Amino acid sequence: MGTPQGPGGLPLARVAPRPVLAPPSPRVGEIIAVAREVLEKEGAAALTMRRLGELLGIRAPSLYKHLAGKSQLEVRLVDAALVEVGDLLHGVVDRADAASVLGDLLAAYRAHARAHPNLYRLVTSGPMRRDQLTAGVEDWAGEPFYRATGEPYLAQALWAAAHGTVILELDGRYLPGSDLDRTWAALTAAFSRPVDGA
Amino acid sequence: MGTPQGPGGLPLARVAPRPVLAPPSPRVGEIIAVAREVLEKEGAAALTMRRLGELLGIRAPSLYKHLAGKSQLEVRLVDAALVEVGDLLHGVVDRADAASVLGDLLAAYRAHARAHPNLYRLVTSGPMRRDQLTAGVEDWAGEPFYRATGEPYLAQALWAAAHGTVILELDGRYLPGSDLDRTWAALTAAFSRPVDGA
DNA sequence: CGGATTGGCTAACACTGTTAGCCTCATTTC
DNA sequence: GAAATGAGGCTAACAGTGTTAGCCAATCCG
Repeated sequence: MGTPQGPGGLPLARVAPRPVLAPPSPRVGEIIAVAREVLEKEGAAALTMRRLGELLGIRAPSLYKHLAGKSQLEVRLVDAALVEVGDLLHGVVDRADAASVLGDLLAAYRAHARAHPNLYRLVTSGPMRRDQLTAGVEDWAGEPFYRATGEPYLAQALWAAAHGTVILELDGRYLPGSDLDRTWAALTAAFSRPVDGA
Repeated sequence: MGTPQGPGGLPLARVAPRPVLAPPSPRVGEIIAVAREVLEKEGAAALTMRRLGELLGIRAPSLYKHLAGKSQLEVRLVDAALVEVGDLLHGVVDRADAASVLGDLLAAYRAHARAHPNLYRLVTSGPMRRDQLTAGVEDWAGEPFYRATGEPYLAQALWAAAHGTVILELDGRYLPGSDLDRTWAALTAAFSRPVDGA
């Protein structure tokens, strides 16, 4: 009974297809893997071309034999991260029922961001170069919010609210001493009752 | 009238005092003013020490006779911006009544961020150096959300949701063709009915 | 008058992403 | 087998960043 879809009964079924990323060459795959490790373990400031070269045993300029530049490397990381988070959230929605789907989704979103804070920041901060992203990857990552709400703009608002709540948490922007579980509970409650205005 | 506070009737009265920023020396005030202009009109990437010096008629190293560094300059900008947005939002709440306060607050927050996107990003992105900020400035800027909701954690969730919704708008992260007025309407609606769970 | 302080300057350092040009080695092609 | 080609490394260098050190003129104050 994974995904019931009774009249008005969420969660909805999947619609967006899971995107397939263009498989990188072995060396490029290696570079991306190292880049992700550096980003996650050492932070965004450590993600430099020279640091990557160091870990790969080559000099920074040699990286340009494989990649057009640092921004392209970042796009690859974002691409993969969006597919991953989409997989995670779709799985959560698959396993949830109407009563708990919204809370489960928000909890999973928060947990994922806290487990990969630097990757999360890379994915969500700054303007997005859509043309460089693999097609459909944003739809894939965002659809779980639609499946959980049943209305596109409510889904967008929920995603945005979740993002705001978690990015402020990652950056330590709440007043010291705040019990963030209660903040998340308040957010969940706000979106948990039927909303007419759309 | 201005701020009724009947039992359960929002908006609440002000509590946090309006912070007073330490007045900078004339030259420092000039630097801050130029910095803000560069940031707002030319973007964060143009906010460099050399660019500031250029506009002030001096060389970059001379700026260090007045400021400890770029990050301190940024803190000054954030300080002033937080007081400003606090003034704005408190004024909105002052003028609103219980029925419309939430919508008015969110609309004002959104409008202000869109009018000063680069300043908004500076204020809200990255970790905050609380020790450098003027005391009480965060409380001042955040209190309108408490006045509009009457519950601290709901206020935090509302602020976080507003931030998420507007920062994604500024960075153009919504799917192309989205009617963001509807997204904001959905957000407003979600927070507009009484919430028990806290 | 004589220090002391203020506020400018140049030179330089360490770091960033990135380009140009060279060279070696493996592979493919005649 | 020889020759050409391309992949993938290298060093040197450039323009840009924040920042420090050290020098120097002017101004202020006792």
